[in-house]
Amino acid sequence: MQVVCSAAIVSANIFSTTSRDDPSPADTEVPELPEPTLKDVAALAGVSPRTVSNVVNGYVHVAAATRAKVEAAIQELDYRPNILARNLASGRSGQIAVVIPYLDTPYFSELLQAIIPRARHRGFNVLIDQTDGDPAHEAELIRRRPRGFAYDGMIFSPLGLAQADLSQRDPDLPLVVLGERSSDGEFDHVGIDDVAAARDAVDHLISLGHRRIAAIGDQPYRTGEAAQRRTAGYRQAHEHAGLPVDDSLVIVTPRFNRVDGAEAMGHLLDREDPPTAVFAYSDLVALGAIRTILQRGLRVPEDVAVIGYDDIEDGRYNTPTVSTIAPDKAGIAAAAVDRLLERIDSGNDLPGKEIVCPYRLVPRESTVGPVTPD
Amino acid sequence: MQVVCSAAIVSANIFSTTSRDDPSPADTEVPELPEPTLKDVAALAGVSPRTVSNVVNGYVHVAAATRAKVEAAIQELDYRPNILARNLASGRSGQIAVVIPYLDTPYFSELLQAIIPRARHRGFNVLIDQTDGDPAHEAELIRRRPRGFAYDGMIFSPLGLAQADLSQRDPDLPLVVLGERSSDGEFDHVGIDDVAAARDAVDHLISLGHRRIAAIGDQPYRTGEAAQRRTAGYRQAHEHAGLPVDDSLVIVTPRFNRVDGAEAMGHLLDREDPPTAVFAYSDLVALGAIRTILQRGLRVPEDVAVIGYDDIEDGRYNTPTVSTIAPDKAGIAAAAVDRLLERIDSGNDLPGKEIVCPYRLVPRESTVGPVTPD
DNA sequence: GTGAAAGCGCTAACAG
DNA sequence: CTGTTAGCGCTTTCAC
Repeated sequence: MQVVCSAAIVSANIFSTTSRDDPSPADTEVPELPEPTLKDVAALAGVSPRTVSNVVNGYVHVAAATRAKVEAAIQELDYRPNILARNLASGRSGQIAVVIPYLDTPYFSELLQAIIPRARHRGFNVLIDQTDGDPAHEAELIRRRPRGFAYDGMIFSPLGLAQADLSQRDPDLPLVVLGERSSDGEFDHVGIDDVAAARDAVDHLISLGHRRIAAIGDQPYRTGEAAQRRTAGYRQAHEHAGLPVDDSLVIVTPRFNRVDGAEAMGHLLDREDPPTAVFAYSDLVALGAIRTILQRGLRVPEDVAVIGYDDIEDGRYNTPTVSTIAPDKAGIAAAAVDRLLERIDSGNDLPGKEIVCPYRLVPRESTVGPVTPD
Repeated sequence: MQVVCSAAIVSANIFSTTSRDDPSPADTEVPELPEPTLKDVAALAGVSPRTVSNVVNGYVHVAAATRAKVEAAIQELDYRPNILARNLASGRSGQIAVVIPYLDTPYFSELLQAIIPRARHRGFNVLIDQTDGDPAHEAELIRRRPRGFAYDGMIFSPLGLAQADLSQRDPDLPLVVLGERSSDGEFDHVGIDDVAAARDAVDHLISLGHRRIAAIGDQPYRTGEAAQRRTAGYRQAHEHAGLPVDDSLVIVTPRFNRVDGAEAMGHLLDREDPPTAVFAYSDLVALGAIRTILQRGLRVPEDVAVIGYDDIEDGRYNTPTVSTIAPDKAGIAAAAVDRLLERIDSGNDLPGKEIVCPYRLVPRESTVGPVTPD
């Protein structure tokens, strides 16, 4: 419950802009010397522009003496190639777009943290585009390159779009889609085996003795494919253990965030026969659910055990720490970047490929309780 | 305490790459028609390239009839300008860099979420660079434009660099620095009044009756300017209330994260005379501190009250919710972007400007306790 | 208000 | 292995 700040306590500065005009003492109009060009370097080194280009781009077949001369000239002029010119000439921007629903959702920001260095190491810069899961925005992004943005390929994490909608894409856009493939497609997919992971999560709860296990996060509509795979795993675990599935324990939520988790948990606890354990489809949902459980004066995991999905940092520092399915984010990032660059290099002339990355089940306090240090 | 997954529970897929070769039935070698150019449009519309350019760029002085002809031609050819060519010709990339220490730190990701749409609305794309607070990396970024990256200006949130180090920058780089100015500089600053905000936070604790108030997050070395401003505010609040400052209650931490908060709080609670309230220099520090307090079986705020800084989403959903200083992130983002674009447009020929944005004190459960709904 | 033409600085055939 | 040369597709002075 948030207290809206009352006038007495609030201290709000007026948006003031104080311009201290730093009367720059050395206001000498510098001759504005132009940046040296490749041609300048060539002239100084006494070689052709072509050779300078070769040196700059690290071509192998350059005589050592020539290379030395050119490098000396580059040093002397403090030459740096003009990327804008290179881009035009080569027809490449050296940038890839990463399209995700939410930048501030920990799972995505953690994934980004892995993608960016990987791409950069390969000489590519990353453009980030946040869609808010808006289907129109997502569709627009893959249908044609939006005006004003330059990128050579895209890593795309769809939320508002179903897999089927992806067929409407610009066929010339090198594309790698995050998340498991749930229908046929002609591009690359990178993800973990959601069904197996969900099954493992629920198996874990069952192995702890739980028999009434709720699932929070189902999305039984066409864009809810990722959620549906988790639900499938939930059912498989029950089947495998010979337990019946109580469909009323499978809770639908519009999103995978804290609020949804908190509300859904509230409804579950209002029942006459609340579950003893919960499989949340994301760690944020799990955190929301845990908050509700604690607010009701119940304990986690003694009264209700909770397991999440994603292994975000928040879950590792929560009280209690949150058990979870931990996808190999670094592996996913590496696979996605590498495949996309491969695709770009090939002129986008590659068959669709399915890349399945590892995951781990990580039991923490929210299912097994506090661990006493040895 | 995290249980490292034991072999029995872990389910780790081998990194398998199953290539389903989608034998694309329609493997018809498309004639690979080249993208239409501005020249093509001009030819079709019967005008000069110049005129097409004028239309595309929304120039005012184009006869209505001409414009209509050109637009029809654009439609017909499905023409989109080649950004790479435009960039070279105009000497602009249409991109700005935003350099922050950590992408997954909620404060920065929330700020980014505000910066990106603002920049995009103005026709600029945002490149994100994460420095991990590495001084060498930060220095390199402002010293000269790194090879391979194209941007017209930079919004920079320094962490490893002191304000004084910023003078070493490339004077031709349009630069807006986030955070309050603490020494003289010749570029723009955008931030809130940290000293006043910190003072307000501590005033709030004092007004609740607290007399022994700890501060967690001081950084008494040259790059810790932001922390030092908070400490100054902490002292001012004490002075103002006629309270003595116990220097041993001002805790130094290397960073502003959960772990540091948790550890510092541990030390404070180990004392014979623990504080009854804590001013944490970030919400993450506050969250870490709260976790430690709860783990010791103490209550927040009854035994120890905690107030943070930044107003991140995690604090709004924590148990208890975290009182905080809420900077106007949207205002900061807007001011930074607008000023940077102004600077770019002016050819970087503008005096340094100090922009101070508003903030609010937001009391929540961690200081005033649960609020009973009416 | 519109046309003509000269680059922007680099890459990449094509020679040699 | 290196020089020559023609663009990449757009913007932008300069005239008319």
